[in-house]
Amino acid sequence: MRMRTYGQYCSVARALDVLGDRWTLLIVRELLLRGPSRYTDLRAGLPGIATNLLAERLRELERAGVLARRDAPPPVATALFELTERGQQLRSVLDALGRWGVPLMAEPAEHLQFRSHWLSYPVELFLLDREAQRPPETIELRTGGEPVCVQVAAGEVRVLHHAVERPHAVLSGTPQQVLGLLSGQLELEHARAEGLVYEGEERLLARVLGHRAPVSAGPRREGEPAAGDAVQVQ
Amino acid sequence: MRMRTYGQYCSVARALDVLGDRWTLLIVRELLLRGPSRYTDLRAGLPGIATNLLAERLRELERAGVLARRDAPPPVATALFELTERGQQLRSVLDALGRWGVPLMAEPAEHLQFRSHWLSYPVELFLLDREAQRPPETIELRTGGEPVCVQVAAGEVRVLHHAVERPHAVLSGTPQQVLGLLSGQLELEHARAEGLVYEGEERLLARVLGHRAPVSAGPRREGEPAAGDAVQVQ
DNA sequence: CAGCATCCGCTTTGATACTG
DNA sequence: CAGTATCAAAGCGGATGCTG
Repeated sequence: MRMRTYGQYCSVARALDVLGDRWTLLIVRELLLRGPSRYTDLRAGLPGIATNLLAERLRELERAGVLARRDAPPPVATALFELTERGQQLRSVLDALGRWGVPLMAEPAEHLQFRSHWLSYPVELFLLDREAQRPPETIELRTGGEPVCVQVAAGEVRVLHHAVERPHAVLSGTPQQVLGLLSGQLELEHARAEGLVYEGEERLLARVLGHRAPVSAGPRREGEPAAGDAVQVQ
Repeated sequence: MRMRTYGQYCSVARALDVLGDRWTLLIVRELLLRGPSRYTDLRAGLPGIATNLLAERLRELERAGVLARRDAPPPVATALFELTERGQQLRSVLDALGRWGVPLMAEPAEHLQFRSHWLSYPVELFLLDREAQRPPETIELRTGGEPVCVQVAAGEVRVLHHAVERPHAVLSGTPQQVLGLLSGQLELEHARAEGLVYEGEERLLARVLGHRAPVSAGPRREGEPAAGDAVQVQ
């Protein structure tokens, strides 16, 4: 049970010594998106992982100070896994990876697993509230599994992992259609022709669809290419 | 030779399908730090990699559009590997990983390999030119292997992977001492007591040592802890 | 020498079955 | 629910050999 290391005195290599094993960063993704979670909920959000691997990774991440095991309050009394402060700081890593991966989402997705809470990534990265003075509004996203809800309020966009009473709009379609629309790669007219259904005021969609940042690039740096590059999908 | 995938329709998972194999992100690190490189130079910057793995990873990254193979101009006429635009966009991922890994650099480093060009990460992440109106100046860093040179000019800090004629100052010590000083975790007085040698005006050091950002955290986000947290080193 | 390919023993992963 | 245990298959690390 020795820990495998690259053996390099470099901060990237040291970070990968902790995070580079298979499944590890996806476990962090789950904890970032869902907050403190039970073992079984983690498994549900990580289709394909072997249970022994999940257990081992959780042990390693606990040892590394990335997450902590906590006993849930009395009524449930089951163990919860949650990120430590150090673990929360991995958000910037996951954000960067998630941005870089968006162009890959244009590939065919038929044989891929999907969980609707994964939509939090594109949504919170690409949507913004362009009319902060308006009252709060919500859009329900239906992509096949559990619905999630985009909450727009006071300049902030958040994703709730459950339905709300009376959403102001409902967006239904395949994950690819919903993601294409929300990331700005697909126009509403075009998406509708493909079968996506949007029920609600178009104004509300315009409120959040800011075309805030180019989909294919990370944070801007001098010397890097401008927006609008061809999206390469291998 | 099938490609292994997580099988998840999530942009983080898709990114890791391309980047998640062992050594892959370190190869990208080398290409980001050194620019177009020969196979042999990549090997030298990746101590510990098996040569067949390097060849295989290069092939995979080429297929994924992250890097390209190019023939060097006539005099040398050897193959060069260089990042594509898509590959350059991984800088934000590597930056985030490198920042997150900095606290891990406080661990004992005796048995770790070191290459001085790896210092580019901490240096370009943590130093800044606080006196942009002053003429350009250079600091040579000597950590045992090849020296590298910090160039401060017109508000920018760059690292050159070779010596320069007459540096304005020279900083010599173990990688840990030099990194500790430059990242703001170690004060000059204290570092000197440990054996670090700085020859040059202290003013020049103050020009770049901005304590620009807290070492242990990534880009600030609301709800995240403030600077100055205890640095946890497992 | 640069740039790989092949072979082999070991480790990690994946799938499934089982347990308190 | 929250994991262990078991075992086959794939991946990795190290050594060595081949080719222009």
